[in-house]
Parts: sequence; C-alpha cells; structure tokens
Amino acid sequence: MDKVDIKELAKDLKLSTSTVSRAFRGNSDINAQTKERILARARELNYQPNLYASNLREKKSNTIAIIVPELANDFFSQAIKGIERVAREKGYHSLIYVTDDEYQLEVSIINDLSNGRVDGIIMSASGEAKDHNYLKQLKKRHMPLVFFDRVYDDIDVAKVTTNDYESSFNATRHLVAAGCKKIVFLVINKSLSIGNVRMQGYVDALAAEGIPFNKDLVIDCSNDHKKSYNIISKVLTTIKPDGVFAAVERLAIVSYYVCQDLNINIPKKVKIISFSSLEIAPLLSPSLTTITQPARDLGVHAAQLLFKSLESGAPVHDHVVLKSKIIPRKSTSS
Amino acid sequence: MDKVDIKELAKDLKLSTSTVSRAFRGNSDINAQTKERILARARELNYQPNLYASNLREKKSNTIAIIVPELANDFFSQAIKGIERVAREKGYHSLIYVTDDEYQLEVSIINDLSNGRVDGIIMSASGEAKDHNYLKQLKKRHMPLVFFDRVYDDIDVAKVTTNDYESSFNATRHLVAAGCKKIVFLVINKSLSIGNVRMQGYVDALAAEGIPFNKDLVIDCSNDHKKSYNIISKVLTTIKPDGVFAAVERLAIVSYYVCQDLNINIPKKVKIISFSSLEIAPLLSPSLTTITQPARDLGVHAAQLLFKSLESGAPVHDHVVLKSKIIPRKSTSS
DNA sequence: TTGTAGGCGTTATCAG
DNA sequence: CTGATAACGCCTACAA
Repeated sequence: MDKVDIKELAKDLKLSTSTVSRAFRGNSDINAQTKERILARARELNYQPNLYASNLREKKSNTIAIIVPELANDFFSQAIKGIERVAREKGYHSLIYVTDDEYQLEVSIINDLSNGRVDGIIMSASGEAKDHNYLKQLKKRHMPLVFFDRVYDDIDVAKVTTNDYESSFNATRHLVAAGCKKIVFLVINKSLSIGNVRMQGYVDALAAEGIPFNKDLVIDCSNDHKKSYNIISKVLTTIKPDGVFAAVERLAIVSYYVCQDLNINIPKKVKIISFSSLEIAPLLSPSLTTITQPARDLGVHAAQLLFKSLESGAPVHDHVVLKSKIIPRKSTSS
Repeated sequence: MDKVDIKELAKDLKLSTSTVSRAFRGNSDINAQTKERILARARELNYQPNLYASNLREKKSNTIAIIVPELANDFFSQAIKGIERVAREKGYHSLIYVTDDEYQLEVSIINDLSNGRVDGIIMSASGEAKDHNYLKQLKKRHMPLVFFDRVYDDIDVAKVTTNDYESSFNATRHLVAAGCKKIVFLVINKSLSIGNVRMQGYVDALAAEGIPFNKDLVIDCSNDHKKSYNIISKVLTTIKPDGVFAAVERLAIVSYYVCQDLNINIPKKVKIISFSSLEIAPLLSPSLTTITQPARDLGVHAAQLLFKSLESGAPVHDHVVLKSKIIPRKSTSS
C-alpha cells in the first residue's frame, strides 16, 4: 500500500479513474455519495492527486516566485510575509530567492523560472539598470511580473512603490528645520532607480531651502558592512557633516556604529534620518528618526496585482504608490 | 513561435525528440556537435524543457519546503538565507511558509506538501507537542524532514539545535554574577521543547547558585506584543525583579519598551539578558546582552542533513548541536 | 550515435 | 451520473 495512484484507488473502489478524478475537482458532475465514498477511501489509503501530473495537464503551477535582494531586514521580511499570506489565501505557493544584491544571480534565477515552474514573479530588483533582456524574455512567455520597491524603470510591468521623492524631500527639510546646514546623503547605488529618486528629493529640498548643492556630500557606499564603515568613518571625521540622510537602513546602522566608536554624539554633533522599517527604531541609542515604508502593504499590493493579472490572463501595468511616514525621534531632535 | 516543445524543436532540427532530450540531460550519449547545435537552436527559440513533464517522469521535484513560525526576526531570516543558499547550490528551489505560530496552519501546510510538491522539508516547529500524526504520515511517504531550533521531541528525525540548556544555565549564572537575586524567566511556551529546555537551564543554575526556585518567577507570555506588554508591565511593577531572562528575543524587546515607558533603568534597576540574533543589539539603549545562536549555520547544517538524506535515499537521524555564545553588554553590567 | 515507442498520473472530451 | 480514451511534454529502454 505504498504508492497509490488514481488507478489503484479506482480499482479498489470499482470505479473508473475519471469518476475518481471528478471527486477531487470541484466542478464536474458527480453523485454526492460516490464522491464521499471516494474521498473517504482516499483518506484511508493516503491518496492525493499527483501534483506534477495535474500541473502538466493544466499548464499551471499554482506557484509564484518572490525574489529579493536581501532577507535580513524588517522591510523585506514584512513584505514577504504580506506576499506569502495573500498567495496562500489564493491557494498558491511561494518560492523564495535571495540574491544578496548580486545582479548575475538575479539573471540566472529568472532564467531558471521560465520553464513553467511558476505562474508569476514578484521581485525587488538587485542590480543596476543595465541589460534587462532576461526580463523581456518573460514578457514573451506571458509570465506576469510585478516589481515592488526597487524597480527597473525601463521595464513596463506592474509596480508597487512608495512616494520616495516626496519622502526624501520632506526628510531633508526635516533635517534643515532641525538646524542642519551640511547634510550628507548616503546611498548605495544612485544609478538604481530608487537611489536616484531618493537623491532627487534631497537635491530639490536643498534648493527649496536655499542651500547650495554640493556633490561631494553625496556619498557612494557599499553593500559590504566594512567598506561602508570605512567610507562613513572618513566622511564623519573629514567632511564633518551636521546631518546624515541615509537612503537605506543599512547605512544608518553603520553610521550609528561609527558614531558609537568615534564618540560622535547623535544628535548633538550630527543628526541622522533614514529610510527604515526597523521595528525597534525607538529602542536605539538614541532612537532613530525614520521614514517608514508600509512594508507589509507593499507586499500585499504587489501580490494582489500579480493575481489580478493571473486571474484575468492579461498583463497588468498598474503603478501603485503607497505613502511612507516620517517618524521623528531623538536622532534628529534639536 | 509562441510555445515551443520538444517536438517542435526536434522537427525544426530534423532530429528525434530523444536526441533533443539527450542534449539537455547530462548523462546520455550524444554527439558533441549535434548537442551544441540543439542547445544553440533551443536558445534561439527560447526553449526550456517543461519542468512538470520532467518531474512527472522522474518523480522528483528538486524543491524543498522551509516552514518557520516567524519571519520578521534576524534569527529566522539568517537561517533561511543559509538554507536557501545551500539549496540553490544543489540545484534545488525553496518554498517558504510562515505559520505565524499557528499550529493549525502548520498542519495544513504539511498536509499540502505530501503530493509530491517537495522532496523534503526543513522546519522549525510552531505548536506544542500534541498530535503529531500529520508528521508521521510524512515518514510513511518517505518524505525527509529536518527540524532546526524548535523541535518536537517525539518525532524521530534529523535535528539541528543549539546547546540551549548549557546556554541558559550560563546566562542565569551571568545574571547572578552581576548581582541579581530575583530573576524572572520570560517564556512563550514552556511546554514546547525549546522553552522547556531553556527553563531547565535556568532552574538548575539557580540551584547551583543556592537560590531557591520560585515558580511565580516563571512568566508565561504571549506571541502578541500587546498581551506580553501588559504581562511584563505588571511583572516589573509588582514582582520587581532585578534580573530578566528572556527565552526569546521578542520578549526582551517588549521588556525594553516597558522599561522605557515606565522609566525603569536598565541595568541599574533591572538587568536583562536574552536569546537573540539581533544584529544591532550593540546599538540598543542600553546595548543588550545576548545569547547569540549561529542562525545561519543552523540553517546550513539543516539543509546539509536534508540533502544527505535526499542523496542517500535513506532517512537520516543525526542530531547536530551547535554552540551559542553569550555576549555581555551593558544591559547586564553591574 | 540516433530513432521509436511506451508510459509517468491526471483530466477533459465525448459517449453511453 | 459514469466510463473509455486521448492528450499534457518529457525521458528512457530498446532497437537500429
């Protein structure tokens, strides 16, 4: 009684395979009693329809892929939770891929997904805007794709982002209002759409405040903790800014470490604000002023867009923009 | 040129489907040149073998499932990263499931996995040790299962844990050495193996230190932030402990919030130590003394055990125990 | 080295 | 309401 397939079960019940099959599909006509009988016996024999046979027939995997650059931060883990929850409610399964910000990995993962493994993809981009041919292939195969947070502008698919420009603009003004005159902007990849948009908000806010823009205050950092640490140490000791605007949480964290080690008082010597979904921002020393994105909602919306496409069978191009919230805390108090 | 299958490609190349198939399988004999020709043309036509057809033939999904109670914390996200990395290196894909600590969800997820969707499962348990029949079913189907961190003791499968008893023992002594005489133990589910083991370390350390054990100092908390907040508030104001040992990170965080709100000075009034993989523990106010588990390594080892089973085709029962490290910081300084 | 043919387990179509 | 049959797309004996 090791491996039961539909034939075994049918034979056991003296029915045809089609009848048995019908018992498991919702739609088809079948006598309620025989259905019960079949399901009961199936439970006894521990039978479940083979997934791969069904998928092969139906050309549908009921699986989606989630691709993120990073996992170890509250933003992505909350977003993933949101996606996974929606997916499960729809009866879908979620494959997860972490690229560690490696563009090549992103490419090979995507290529590996084009064989029917998934019905759709939700992703937050890793690399810079270079060769996106691998994504165009997806379109040819009618594989729905939804971006969230980190998007590629040249790819025309559904996107869910936050009001980054506006948030950056306001965050910069927040620092100015707190008395900052020399604000550095820490960014990891300003050519990536998200870095670029956020920087523009910073630049325009300075202009609005009548502070001349100085490109030396835009600091290119790294994904690598140590490298960023060195860069930021140097910036804080030589440029000596009175304000730090971190485009991503990780850089704010590194800045905190640097300040701790160099004994630079936050917020007296330098004020810090950052995009961050860190749940314990209030517990940091000092508590961190954040631009908090609705991470979970981003995930939920992304998933909903994907299912909209999946259910309609048509591509979806909506661009949903959610609002972030600036939460002032001690790191920027005057 | 929309949908290419192996037949199309074969016809296009004036070859048989078997030859084409061989070009994609590593093993079989095939002329190097024809192989090249096939692969080249396949690339042009954008052909990839259909996954579900292959899986159906080979009865193998090259997919594993990762089931965790929670995602939004550094411990699980690091562990998942470790697992996912190993899996990808082995050519496997990883499905992710988050139970939110709901036992019923765990059951239904597992049941949903028994239809060939995955070749193996890695999980950290959600519920209490009650009815584990659904897991025994897995064994009948020869589906390998590996537990990490949170295990069910009555299920005899491969497990990867940390030296929780020893760590708890030492952590408790650490508090005593720092001058604590009235130490509360915060736990979420002491009937769950992990809560139980950690509590035992606490109990035995008290005995070793000659401090009588008082069961009122073992505080049952909740997964829900607010509920725990209320419980811990009450504890800190009525019992007035001078030491807090949190069995899981979440409870230490809540304790911090409570202390912040009630103006209870850490570490002067109360010292806090916790199991935690929080990367920014040094940046908290005050920095948090942690028992840090090698989260990523736990994941890696779990994945390796699973693949050991998958590759040998035999069940694996190894129990790997990794060491945690106590990192003293200001929250327990005297 | 290549081709032929049967079957992996399901489900949809069409008859009965 | 139920049964027979033909795909779904691929892989592997086996034959050539």
